[in-house]
Amino acid sequence: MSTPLTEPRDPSAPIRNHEPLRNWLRLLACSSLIEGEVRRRLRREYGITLPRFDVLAQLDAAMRESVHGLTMSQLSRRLMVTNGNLTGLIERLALEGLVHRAVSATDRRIQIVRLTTAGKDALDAMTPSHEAWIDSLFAGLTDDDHAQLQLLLGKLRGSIRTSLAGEPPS
Amino acid sequence: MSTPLTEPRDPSAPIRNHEPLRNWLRLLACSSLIEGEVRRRLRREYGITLPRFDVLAQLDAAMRESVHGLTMSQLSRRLMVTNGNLTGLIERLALEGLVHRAVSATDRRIQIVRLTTAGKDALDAMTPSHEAWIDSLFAGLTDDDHAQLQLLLGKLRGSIRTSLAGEPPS
DNA sequence: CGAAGTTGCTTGAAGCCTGTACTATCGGCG
DNA sequence: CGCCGATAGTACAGGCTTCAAGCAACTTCG
Repeated sequence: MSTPLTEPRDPSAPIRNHEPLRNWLRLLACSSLIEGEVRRRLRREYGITLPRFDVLAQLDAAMRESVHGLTMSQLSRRLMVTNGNLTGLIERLALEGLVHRAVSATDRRIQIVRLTTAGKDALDAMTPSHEAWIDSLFAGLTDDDHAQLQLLLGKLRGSIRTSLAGEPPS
Repeated sequence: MSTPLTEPRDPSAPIRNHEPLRNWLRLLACSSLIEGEVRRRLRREYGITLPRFDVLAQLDAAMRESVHGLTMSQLSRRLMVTNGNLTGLIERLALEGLVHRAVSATDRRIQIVRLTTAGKDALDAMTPSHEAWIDSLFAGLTDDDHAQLQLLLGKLRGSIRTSLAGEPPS
């Protein structure tokens, strides 16, 4: 009942530490569960997809930082998706009237994306529920847990960035 | 420089604890970074997509548990994707000869999916690199960090499951 | 047995996402 | 000015993903 059957271990091999892989799988599981649930609820209760909600939320977050509109590239960096993806996403959001696109006055390559009033209203209507869902999913964690988790995830993010900076053969 | 400008807070409102939302965003960021990097490397170094790799890995993991082949439903549960998704995925993998499908002898609705020899070989060729990538991305974490992270993620998973079990209006 | 419900899987429409190739624009420099 | 490299974004092909609807096989129970 200890560990499941596997190949006999070469006793001369270094003992591998499997915690990184295991924690990655645990992380992924939590992430998938939460993301799936939020996606389902956004669709069922507000008829919007998660990626579209994310765009609105990022535009709103930018506004709170007194950044009045984001470029496509800034948005794609914040959302961690590719530029090509964003093009279609913004197009659909613009079609729904939730978002407004305009060419920059100083650089005609740049598209500046802003929330419309309708977009802001839609987001404001969804935000409280969204946060309540997250709170509910995390309800089993104490404040201490949250503090620890914050530290660990911060450390992990740093580790990832370091690793990515180390070998970016691009 | 404390917190960014925002609306004036209603002093009579309860002070909201934003840690769940913040930790969710941190978790998602780490998850996306790792997943994206693994996806890129699998494509560039082995010409395979991440979902296909995941299928192979799950089939192999099942084999290690002496489960000889998985049904579509078992696979989709393990991979946390929908059944409909898996149908196409398995079809493509079968076309590449990495996977074998057969109707169950006792229940003709059931498809039993197994790794082919080619699939097992392909997986074995990729697994060490894959694990090395993960190790590298997690290199900044100590054994203690891993132990803490394991506990917290376990607790989080429990919290999520509890929350989902509470309100499954389906 | 046979109708009714359940389970396992597939189909099809819509949308998301990546990677690659491409166009348009900008800035610098001779 | 006019070329050149860099930057911002788009176009497209391929593939992943979900959801809703549907089909087929099984099970239950009168």
